[in-house]
Amino acid sequence: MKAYETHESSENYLESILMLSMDQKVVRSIDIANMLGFSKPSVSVAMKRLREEGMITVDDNGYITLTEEGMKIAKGTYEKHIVITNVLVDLGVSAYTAGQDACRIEHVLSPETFARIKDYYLKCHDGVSPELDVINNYEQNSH
Amino acid sequence: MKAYETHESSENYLESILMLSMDQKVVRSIDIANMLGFSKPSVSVAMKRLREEGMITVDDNGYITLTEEGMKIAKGTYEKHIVITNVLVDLGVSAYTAGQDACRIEHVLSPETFARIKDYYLKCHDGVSPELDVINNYEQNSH
DNA sequence: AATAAAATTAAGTCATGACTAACTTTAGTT
DNA sequence: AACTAAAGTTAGTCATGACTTAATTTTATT
Repeated sequence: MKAYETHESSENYLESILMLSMDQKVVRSIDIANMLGFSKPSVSVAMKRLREEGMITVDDNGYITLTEEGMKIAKGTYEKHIVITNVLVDLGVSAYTAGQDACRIEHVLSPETFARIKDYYLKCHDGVSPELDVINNYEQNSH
Repeated sequence: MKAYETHESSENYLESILMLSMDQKVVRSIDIANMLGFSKPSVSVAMKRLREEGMITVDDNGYITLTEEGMKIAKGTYEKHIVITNVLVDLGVSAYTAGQDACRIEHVLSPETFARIKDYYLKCHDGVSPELDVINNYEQNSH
């Protein structure tokens, strides 16, 4: 009964990097630490791992960029977050709780299950989702 | 972003005890070990903890009985399992995957979110669910 | 009494994932 | 050039959860 993907925290870090990069020109370790409320060393170590895994690149200024692979995971996680949150809100869950629960659920879903949940979500919204469009159309460095 | 309830494994053990007690006269540690594929010591230690937490009692024969509190949690977890599995199947997820995912999801839902999911499930089935009835009507020692 | 089955204890391993303390590096300021 | 502040890194620690093996003990069965 192991979680579907290992390193839940990596997904969260990547998701955070994506979110930050969507509303700032550059993303540094310290920004992530501030966002998540973690210490600098925690983030530093996490970034080192993500670098080694080829999920991000870090330039001489400490500016973090998602690689293609990292972006894929970040967008995937963020998409799950949005979809699950919205579905739960549609079911009558309060926005706050929906967001909290989505944070946990998003890491334990099989691709198949998420695909079906997404189908349901899109069906309920006539295939229209500005929120997902924002994610899908986003490209880094296009500020 | 901590899981909603600590000791996910405890919930699984309690759920297993309930399932076993529903189709056997008595439940022993070894039955649980066989069911879950864990070693005897793992189960032994887990049972010790559940005993200390007041979730189960163990008689001189090593027969395990859920306390009121333990039964509450076991039924709650099992109910979540059933509801989530069914909802996912309704969404088009294969039975196998639905069951697998339910195992993970059932441990991370807030009460509020589960309540809304259950509402949805019952609504979709006109309030009729033989599977939930079985759980709700079950009493230990009524074999 | 002998054997087999069940349970327990003790000790160890592993994975995740955070923390503090101390240090280095870099950049901006005076 | 020297200082300071901000950012990043290294190394070591801690906590939790949850499983394992090895060895022993207890219990049951014949």
